[in-house]
Amino acid sequence: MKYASVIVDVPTMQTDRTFDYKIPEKWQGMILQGMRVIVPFGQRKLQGFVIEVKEESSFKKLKSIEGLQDLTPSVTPELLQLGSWLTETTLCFNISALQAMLPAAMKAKYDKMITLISEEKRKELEPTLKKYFEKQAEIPWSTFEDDDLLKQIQKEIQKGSLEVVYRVSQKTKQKKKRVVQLAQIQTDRNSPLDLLPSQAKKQKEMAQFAVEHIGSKEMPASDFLSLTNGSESSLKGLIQKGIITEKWVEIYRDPYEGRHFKKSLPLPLTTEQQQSISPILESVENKLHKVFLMYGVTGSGKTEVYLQSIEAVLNKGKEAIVLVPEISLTPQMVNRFKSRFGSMVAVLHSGLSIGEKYDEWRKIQRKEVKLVVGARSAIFAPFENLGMIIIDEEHETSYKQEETPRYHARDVAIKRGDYHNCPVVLGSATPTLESFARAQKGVYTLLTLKERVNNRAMPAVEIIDMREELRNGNRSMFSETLLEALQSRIEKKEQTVLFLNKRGYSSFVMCRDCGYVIQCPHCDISLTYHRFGQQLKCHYCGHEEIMPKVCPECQSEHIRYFGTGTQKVEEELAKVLPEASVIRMDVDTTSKKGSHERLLTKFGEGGADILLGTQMIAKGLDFPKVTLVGVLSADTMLHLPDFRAAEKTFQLLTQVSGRAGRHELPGEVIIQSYTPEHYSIELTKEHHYDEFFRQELAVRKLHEYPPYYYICLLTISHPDVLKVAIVTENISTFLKSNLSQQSIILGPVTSPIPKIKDRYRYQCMIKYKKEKNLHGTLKNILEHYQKDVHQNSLQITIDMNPYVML
DNA sequence: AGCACGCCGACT
DNA sequence: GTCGGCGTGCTC
Repeated sequence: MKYASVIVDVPTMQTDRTFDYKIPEKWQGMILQGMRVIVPFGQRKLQGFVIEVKEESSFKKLKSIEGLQDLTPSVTPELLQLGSWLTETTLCFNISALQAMLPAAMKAKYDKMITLISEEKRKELEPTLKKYFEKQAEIPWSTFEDDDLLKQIQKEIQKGSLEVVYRVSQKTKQKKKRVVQLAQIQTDRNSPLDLLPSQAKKQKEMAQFAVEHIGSKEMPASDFLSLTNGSESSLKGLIQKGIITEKWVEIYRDPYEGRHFKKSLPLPLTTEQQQSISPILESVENKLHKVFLMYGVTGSGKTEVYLQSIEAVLNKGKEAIVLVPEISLTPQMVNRFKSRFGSMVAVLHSGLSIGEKYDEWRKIQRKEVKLVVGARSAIFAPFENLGMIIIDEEHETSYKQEETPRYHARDVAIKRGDYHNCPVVLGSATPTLESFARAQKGVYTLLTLKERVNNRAMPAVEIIDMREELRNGNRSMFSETLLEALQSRIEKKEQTVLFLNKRGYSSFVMCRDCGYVIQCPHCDISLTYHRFGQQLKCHYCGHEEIMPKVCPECQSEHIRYFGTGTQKVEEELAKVLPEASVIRMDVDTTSKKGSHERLLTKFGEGGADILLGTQMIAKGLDFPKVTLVGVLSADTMLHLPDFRAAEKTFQLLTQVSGRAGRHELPGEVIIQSYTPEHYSIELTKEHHYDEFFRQELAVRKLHEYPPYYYICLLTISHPDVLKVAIVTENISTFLKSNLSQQSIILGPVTSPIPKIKDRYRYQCMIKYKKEKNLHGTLKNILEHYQKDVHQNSLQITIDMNPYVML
C-alpha cells in the first residue's frame, strides 16, 4: 500500500500542512508527486496537490484519494520546492504558493449539488420538489435559497431519496477539434466506394474526395464538410460504415494565429555588446549560476544581447524565460522574439484569455516550446532544463505581486537560477538602487552598455519651470516652449508623444465655494470623475455615484472637477492646436481587447500627430517619426508617501525620454515641472544615472531605507478603529520586544489610505539588516491573532518587501 | 473555508 | 421537553 501527502485547497492556517491519503490499488504507481487529485476532506471534496508519495503513514483512519485531475504532474519537483520556499519567505499558505504557479484555468471549481438517489425515488418526492427534479436528477444547491424548500430537502435526505454531493471540476477545459481520416482497414483492392450502396450518391462523392485528398492524413471535420459540401448525416453514414474515422484532438487557442513573423537574423554586435555577452555565455557554458546586471542606456541594444544569449542557450538544448513588464509586452516586443525563434516561443500576458494562457502553459509543460516571453507569473514556467532567465526592465514595479503570495519575480528568478545552475540577467537603463548597489558590491556582475547602437545621440532634454510660466501669465497646461515645439512637429509632419503622469493625481471633484471634496463613503479617498456617464468612482472599492449638480455641503453650483485627466488634455489640445490629430491612450480607450494594439499601429502608420497617454505609453514603443516627447507634469509622483518616489520619478522620466529620436531624426524631450530643481528631475537632463544613484543612495542611508535596510510592512485592518489601533499597538510592542536592537520598528500609524471598504487601516513598518528571528516572530503574531482573524474579520497582511506603501 | 458538534434561550 | 441560535474545533 502506498500513501500520498496532500496539500488541500483550503487557504487557512489550520490546514496549511499536508494530509495523508491512501492511494487506491488501481492508481498505484500512477499517482505521482506534483499531481492534482481530488480528495475527501470532511464532508466535502477538494482539489489537492500530491506533495509526496510514501510507503507508510502514521495516521490511523486514512481516507482514499477519490479522483485524478492530472495524468502528468502539474508541478515539477523543483516548483514544489519553490512553493515551500515562497511559503516561507512571503509568509503565505502553501496552497496559495502552488496556485500562483499554475494558470488560473487549473484552479478548481466547486459545485455543491442535490441529486436524486435513484429513478424510483422520483415518484416518492414531495410535489413541491418533484417539479424541480422532473427533467434533471441533479440541481445546484444554490437554487434552493428558500428555507422551506431546504427543510423539505432535508426530509428527503433523511428518507433516502436525495443526497448532497460535492463535485470538483476545472475552470477551463482543453479545446478539442474533430478531425476525420480514411479508416485504416481499407486495402488497395477494396476501394471504399465499393462498400457504398449505389443510391448513396453524396456519401460516394465524399468518400472519393477522402481517398484522393485525405488518405491517412487528418483533416478537420469542418473543412471536410465544407470542401465536399457534405452534410453531417452523410458523414455519420460514412463513419458508421467504417469508411471514415473521426476523433477529437486537443488544439491550442493561438492568440497569434494567422500572424506572420518575418524571420530575423542575429545582428552584428558592437564592441560593448560583445563585452557584455561573453561573460553571460561563459556562465551558460560552465553551468554557473551568476546574476548579471546589464546596465544599458535606452537604445544600447540590450534586446539583441538577450536574443543572442538565448540562441546560445537553445543551441545547447536548454530552455529560457524572458520576463517583460506587463505594460511593455507589446506586439512590437513579442515580434522581436517570435521573429528570431518562431514557434519555439510561448507568450504569457494578461491580455490572453484564461483558455489561451492555459494553452500556452500546456505548450511549455509538454516541452513544445523552448522559450517563454511573459509577464511576472511566467517566472513559474514549468521548464525542467532551464539555461537562462532574463528580466528586462528590472526596475519595473510590476514584477512585485501585490497580492498573496507577495513575491518579487526577481527573487524567484534568482532562486530558480540557483537550482538550475544558470545565469540570471537583469537588464535596465535605470536599475533599482538595490540591484545597482549589489552590482557595486560584486554580488551581481555588472555589465555596462554606455553607447547607443549606431552612436545615435541621446535626445536633448529641456526642463521647463512651470512656476515661471505661471508668473509670466501662462495658465494653461502647456508651456510656451512645449507649444512651439508641438507646432513645429506638426509643420514638419513629425510625431509627438505626450505623456501625462497620472499616478496620484486623478481628477477629483471640489466645490469652489466651500472647498468640499467629494469622498467615497467607504474609503478615505476622494472619488474620481469619469466623464463617461457623469460618474464619480472610487478606485479602491468600486463605489459609484452620479456627479452632483450642487455641492452637497453648501448647495453651491460651483462644483467642478479638478486635476488633469487625459480627456482634459485632449480638450485643451483641441483648443490650442485645432489642426493636430490626437490619439488618446488610457484605460478608457484601451479597455477593449486589442484596442491597445490597434491604436499603436495606427500611430505607427502615421495616423496622428500626437500620441497622448499615461504610464502605458512610457515603455517599449519605438516609432521612427517620433522626434518630440513631452512630459506634462513630471512631479506628480514625487510627493507620494513612498520612499521610492524619487527613484520612480527618475526612472519614468528617463524611460519616457528614451521614446524620442530612436532613428535617423534627432529627438527632443521637454519636461514640465513645478520642482525642476529636484535631483530626480534635474539629473534626467544629462541622463545622469550614476549621479542620481549616488545622491539617492545618500538619502536612503540617511533615512534608513533599502538598500541599507530591508523593509517589512504590516497592515492591520478592521471595521472598528479602536480595535485596529489596539491590535497594531500590541503588535508593535511585541515586535519591539522580540526583535534585535538594531532593527527599527515604526508605528503604529494610520495607513496612507486610512480606510478602504469600511475597514480602518493601520500599519507598522520594520526596518532591519539582519534579523534571524523575524519570520518566527511574524508567524507568532499571525498565530496569536488567528482567532480574531477568523471570527472578528481582523486582517493582517505582511509584505516582506513592499513596493506600494499604501 | 465549510461543516458538525454541542451547549444555552424561546417556543410547541 | 424540543427547535434552533451561534461559538468551537476539526478536517487525513
